[in-house]
Amino acid sequence: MAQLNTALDALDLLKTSSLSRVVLVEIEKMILSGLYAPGEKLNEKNLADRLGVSRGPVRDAFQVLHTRGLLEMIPNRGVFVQQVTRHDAVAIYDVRAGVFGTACRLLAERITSAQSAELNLLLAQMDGAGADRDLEAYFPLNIAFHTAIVTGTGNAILAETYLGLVSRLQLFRARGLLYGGGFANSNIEHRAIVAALDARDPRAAFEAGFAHVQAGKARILKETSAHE
Amino acid sequence: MAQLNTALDALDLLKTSSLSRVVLVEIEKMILSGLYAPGEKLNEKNLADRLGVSRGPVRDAFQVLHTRGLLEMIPNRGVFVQQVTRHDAVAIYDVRAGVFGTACRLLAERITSAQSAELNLLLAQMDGAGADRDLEAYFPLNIAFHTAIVTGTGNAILAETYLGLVSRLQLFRARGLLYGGGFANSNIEHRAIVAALDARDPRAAFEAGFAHVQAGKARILKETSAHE
DNA sequence: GTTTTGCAAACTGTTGACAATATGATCGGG
DNA sequence: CCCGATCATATTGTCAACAGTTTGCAAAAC
Repeated sequence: MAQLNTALDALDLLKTSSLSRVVLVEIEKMILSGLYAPGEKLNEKNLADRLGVSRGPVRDAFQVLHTRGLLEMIPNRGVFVQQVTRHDAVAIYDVRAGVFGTACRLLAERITSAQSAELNLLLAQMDGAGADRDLEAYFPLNIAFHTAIVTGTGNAILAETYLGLVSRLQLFRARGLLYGGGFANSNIEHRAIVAALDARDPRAAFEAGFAHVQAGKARILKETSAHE
Repeated sequence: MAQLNTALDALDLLKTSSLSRVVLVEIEKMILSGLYAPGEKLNEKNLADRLGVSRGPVRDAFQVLHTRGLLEMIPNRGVFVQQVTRHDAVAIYDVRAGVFGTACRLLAERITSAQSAELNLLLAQMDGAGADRDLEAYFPLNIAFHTAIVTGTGNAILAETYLGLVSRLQLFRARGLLYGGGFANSNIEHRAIVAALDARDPRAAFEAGFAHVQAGKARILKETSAHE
């Protein structure tokens, strides 16, 4: 059974594969992991050699990542990791707040008991991590919580839009800061979201989700204010 | 001075040009104009010859348009104009409602009297077109109204996100339907939006904007229900 | 010593060619 | 007469080479 699954996975992977797709994923990881810093130049031939492919697939990946807002392309000059200024980050956060709030609103109209249980479990786990001041444990749970809400709506385009915004914000955070403060407040806001979802109150859910992201924005801006 | 501007414009145009960009815009126009129907296959070499370029720039454009959701790419099979099902359209409308509502909310916090005047002018013009039952005049005004709100926020990423969703919806409408009914109601909703904006009431503005797009969704779905 | 001009190396944009895969028709078998 | 296998054709995926532009250095002029 496990073998069947891996075989199917491999088949599926090959289907959507084509060298270009593999290269795309690889370069995306490099950027989001911070291996290439914002503003840094990406050399086509370098990357191609490094990945053991020709320049073609690399250029394909560049086009996609440029469209997703992760790369800047300057004609005849090359591609650079997108610089996300403080001003840009505010703009992205505002859109993200609206999209996430919308996800909460839509989910409130159709949430199942299983989904509610999953979210409440994540809440408890985050409380635990918060009590231990265990940031390493908190972050993945936090991401899982937001992802569960966004994908829980069953709206693939909503999820795609949201995750795209999040990855763009990664480039802002990637400038070497820790942003740990105030994640106790963060989970309080999470509880407000789940409360509105469980109450099946779309408007309250939107407000809670919107406010949560806006509060996150404020926390990040406050922490980074000293750095620039 | 005018000469300086045109010179700068030309320079700017050349800067963002590169054959790939020209090809991209051209193919995008072909798709959105309905020259290629949803589901139709786009042949690389055909398009390349037709545009007088090699396959490279065409492939670049394909990658971008695929990322924007206008094309479907199947490995070793080729690219096709994205089919937007009824179900997809609902999903896109829901996201669009949230993004547009967010635009209204953000604009309500910072609207200028000049912006308000512009919107009220558009309202009056749309009333005129509505009274004459002049659909040809109404549509561009309607688009201008929404665009003015979205760009009026000063948030480029919000505008980009919104316009991307609208272009994807174009593929749903492109299936040869007229969707004229109920644009009297539409302008009533527009007035509600402007009222909330003028009152600088973010929450009311969101609700008005969100409700307007949802009402638009309902109108389209009703009109297309007979066709499938 | 500073600035400008010219040159060389490197890189990007584009093209054409080769390899791998899918499509469609023809032929053979049931 | 219908169905399946085989082969030719067409199309996509990948690569390597060419042309045009930019960049950095060095030499010359001021």
